[in-house]
Amino acid sequence: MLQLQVLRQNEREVKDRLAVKNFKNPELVDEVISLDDQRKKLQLEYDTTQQQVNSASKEIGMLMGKGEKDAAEVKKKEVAELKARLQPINEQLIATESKLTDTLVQIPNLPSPLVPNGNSASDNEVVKEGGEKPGLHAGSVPHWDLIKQYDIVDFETGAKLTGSGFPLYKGAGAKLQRALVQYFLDYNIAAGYTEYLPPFMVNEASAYGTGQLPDKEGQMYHMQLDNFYMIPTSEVPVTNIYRDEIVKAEQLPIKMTAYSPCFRREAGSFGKEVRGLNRVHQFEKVEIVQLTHPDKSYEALDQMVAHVEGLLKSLESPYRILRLCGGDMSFTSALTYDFEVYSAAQERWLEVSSTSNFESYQTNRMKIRFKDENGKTQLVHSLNGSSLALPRIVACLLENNQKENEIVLPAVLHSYFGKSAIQKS
RNA sequence: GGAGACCUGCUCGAGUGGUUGAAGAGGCACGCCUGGAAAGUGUGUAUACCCCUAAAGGGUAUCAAGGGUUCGAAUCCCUUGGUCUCCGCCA
Repeated sequence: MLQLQVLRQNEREVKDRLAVKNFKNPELVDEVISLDDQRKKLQLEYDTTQQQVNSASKEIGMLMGKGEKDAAEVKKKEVAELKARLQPINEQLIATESKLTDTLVQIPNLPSPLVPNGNSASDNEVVKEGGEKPGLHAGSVPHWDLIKQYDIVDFETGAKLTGSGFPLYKGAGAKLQRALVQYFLDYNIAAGYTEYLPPFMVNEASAYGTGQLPDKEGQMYHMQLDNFYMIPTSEVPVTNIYRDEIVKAEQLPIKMTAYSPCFRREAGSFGKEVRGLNRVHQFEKVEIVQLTHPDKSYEALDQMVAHVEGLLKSLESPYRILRLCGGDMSFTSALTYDFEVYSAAQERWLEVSSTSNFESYQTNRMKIRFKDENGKTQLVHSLNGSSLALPRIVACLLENNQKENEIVLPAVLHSYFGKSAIQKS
């Protein structure tokens, strides 16, 4: 959530920038400010009354010590009256505070000045395009046919085991998953990221910390018996590692990477767009996360973008980098770059990574702070990106590299996969 | 799953109802001492919110989390979470 202080001091600017995100309820900003005023008033009233209670209680203690029971009784009555007054104030204070946070979390992060105006995906700005679109041979087919021809992903049996959208990888298909995960992790570790293997379920506090709760509850699988959520991305457990902590300035930037399966309900998706591996309920992903000094986060974002780009280049895939427009960005992001690879047989671009700077929006909720040069406690900035999500990369690798009787893998994967190509079994 | 012990500040650790935000030790920071360092020595060392603010100052809350008893709770009671030990079960 946004920092109250920022919101109060730059009300006009906040509203202007929210407009870039097509935010429909700018009046929430005014609401937050008036709730905060109310909160302060109540807080002062509560504190001063509580102070009277505290000092009277101390006096009672001293009177009792001196054996002046009657005087103590008089004080006790006084305290009882004060406490009777305190109760409704306290109730109002709690109510106001919770209404304040409820309102504040409904206001999205402010877009950075680099974010272009726009309403939908078509308004995103292509900032870079690289690699070459392959020329496919005559009998080329989309990946959902290839996986059957080569018998490497079995959706039908996955559906039998769980439901639609839960692919069962088999043989070379399973091994390719493992090879890619291993390669991506090694690539990230070489760039200074520390590897983590996090829990695949998280509690409510963690889901709230990265912003999946309260607004995106329906997107996560929920284990009701234990009140755990299956993670939609390892960003959730990994960013939460430092929740409620104050780190030392010299620890920054903290660079973390993690592999995890990701679970997404994807309620409401259907149709050709989501065929095959284009959209599934469970998929493998390697994520990178950084916690940085607030002055360094955009520098870090550029590094992360270059890092992911290098990965796509090494996979010899045609790709492009988009800067998302205000209307297409996520609620919590200040600036997002999406990476898409070209799927030659489908003749469309598929998103394989989304790399964002959240500034202090997430860390304000999670209270991840550091001590700056002057000894002041400040929020760090958080960033994350996929490097990479597997299914769509796999779709592209299969489609773009298909030959008459085999699928040739990029050189960088040969040692991880153990062979240079996938053959029909 | 059953039985029990426990959860205090950066760390260790005292504290079983009354000026305890919390003794003591260690660590860390700064100063003194030193040619320099070690040793020694002095001082400081939480977070959030609020009032007042130029600064200083003051208040409230926080001893796993939440609730309760009490004029008063780190201390008593309840719930939840976590750690450890023993038993059971198990990849």
